[in-house]
Amino acid sequence: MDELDRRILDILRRDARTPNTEIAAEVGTSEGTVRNRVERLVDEGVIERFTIATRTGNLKAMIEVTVAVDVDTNDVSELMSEWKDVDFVWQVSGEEDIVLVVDAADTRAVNDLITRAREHDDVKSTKTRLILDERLG
Amino acid sequence: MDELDRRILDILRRDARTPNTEIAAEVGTSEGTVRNRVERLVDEGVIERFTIATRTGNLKAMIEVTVAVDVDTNDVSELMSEWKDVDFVWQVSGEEDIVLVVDAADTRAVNDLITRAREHDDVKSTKTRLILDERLG
DNA sequence: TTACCGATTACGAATTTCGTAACTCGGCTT
DNA sequence: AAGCCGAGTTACGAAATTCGTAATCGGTAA
Repeated sequence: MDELDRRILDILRRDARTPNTEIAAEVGTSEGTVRNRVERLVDEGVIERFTIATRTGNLKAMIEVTVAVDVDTNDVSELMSEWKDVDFVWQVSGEEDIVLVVDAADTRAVNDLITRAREHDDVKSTKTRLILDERLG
Repeated sequence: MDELDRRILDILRRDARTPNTEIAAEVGTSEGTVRNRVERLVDEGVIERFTIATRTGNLKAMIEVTVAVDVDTNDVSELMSEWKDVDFVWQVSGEEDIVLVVDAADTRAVNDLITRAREHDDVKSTKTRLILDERLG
């Protein structure tokens, strides 16, 4: 995992369809090298998979969740990641413990998720932020 | 957004490098049709981007940014989205105005980003949270 | 120096993507 | 009904990309 790997990953994260030839030109190496390295990164599991980010709903939001101190946040995260419309579940440092990133059809669907989180016994509080605009890096 | 679109999306979610020809064979249509539909889905914004899911020793973090009231957050977001290691820039409701989601090599790279944000004239304050664990929904 | 090994490069072949024109098939008009 | 339109689909040659593989390079140990 050197600087070249990181530059390749950076390009692929922005657009995973970028041809090896174009990546090679951008980072100053050959197509074969890019190909070898990407293959190695996949083998090593650094690249988990090539995928697409979709926006099927109209509304994205972050739901920040605080859980009781004696609770295993892994279990709660696991559970919440199964909920509909949930894109990511992050365990974070800071005031709150878990952040849900959700992509829902409307405010009602977001509210359902908040309600469901609040109804969970281990959840102490939630704080929701609507994502008003998203820009890709 | 019909059943064919959804099947194509499912395949791409699983492996975004699947050739159109292979998708076409799997869903029982032609390469051109898959190409047209994927292009349309991208245009419509249903497919936000082609990307990679990485499972690295990398450090992910949220950097929450508050900007001065008289500042156009669009401009600031635009600028920050160009910074290296920045995955998303969200304009959000709530106490802070902008959230950067970053995926950097180490704490130093994260710190560089925080520093850069704080050095920006329009930025009033920042609050950083490390993402300790990420789960896909 | 020499041998060796992994990484890189080079290059022709196979595959995929791309541009575009023809075709199909409802729905609509006359 | 006949004719027409338009979106979606299909067909196909050309361009671009990926792939397989062999040669080359660069560093290192003996």
